[in-house]
Amino acid sequence: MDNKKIEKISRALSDASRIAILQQFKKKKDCLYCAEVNDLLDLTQPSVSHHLKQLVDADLLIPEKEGRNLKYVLNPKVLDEYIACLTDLKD
Amino acid sequence: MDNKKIEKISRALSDASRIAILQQFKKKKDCLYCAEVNDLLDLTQPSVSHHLKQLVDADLLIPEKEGRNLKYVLNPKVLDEYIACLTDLKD
DNA sequence: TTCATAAATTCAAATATTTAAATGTTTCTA
DNA sequence: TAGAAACATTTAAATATTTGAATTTATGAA
Repeated sequence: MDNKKIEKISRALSDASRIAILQQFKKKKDCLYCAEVNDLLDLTQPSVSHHLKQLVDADLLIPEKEGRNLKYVLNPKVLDEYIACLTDLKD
Repeated sequence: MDNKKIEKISRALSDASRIAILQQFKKKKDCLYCAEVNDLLDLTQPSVSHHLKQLVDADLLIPEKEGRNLKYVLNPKVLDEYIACLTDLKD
């Protein structure tokens, strides 16, 4: 994982709303629908869409179309790679 | 570690210069002087000072005064706590 | 086909971040 | 004590991010 990628993931994680979104996955087991995020957090729909996009762009979430709905699943692989880079920083 | 702290650390890590600074610790073994950062990276002195401040504010670096110089050491404890939070996100 | 719903995009305003120049503070040394 | 060196702070400009309102696109249902 190169520095650009580390930077992008870190930035994706550097916002209270996005951290809250990721934490919802623990409660909802694996996947989350766009509309659910809307209900669970006090954010407008465009704002949710914007935050989800950043998480997807950082590859932390994988979007899956389900007809009219959009389901997101967590990408543990990228999270693991990111964690490995951070671990590596500690000598 | 609360969400505010996760946000702060993530933000500290979301900049190319600051990632580069942290990576210098691997080469320099444990500690780094302010002036060294200045030489190693192509940044002005106020810019280095600003970036180091953010890393210190996030507790990723611990500053230690040595007379006229300022020595920074990596704080592996906070990094570990941060990593633990990220690991926890993966269910 | 038409309407309703889910989500993305566009746009503008508010706010935050990055950067360097100028200046200030602290501490070592002559 | 005076000057120099190391680092911090202030300020301003450029840029990026966040947010919501309005609009658009895409899909499912009647």
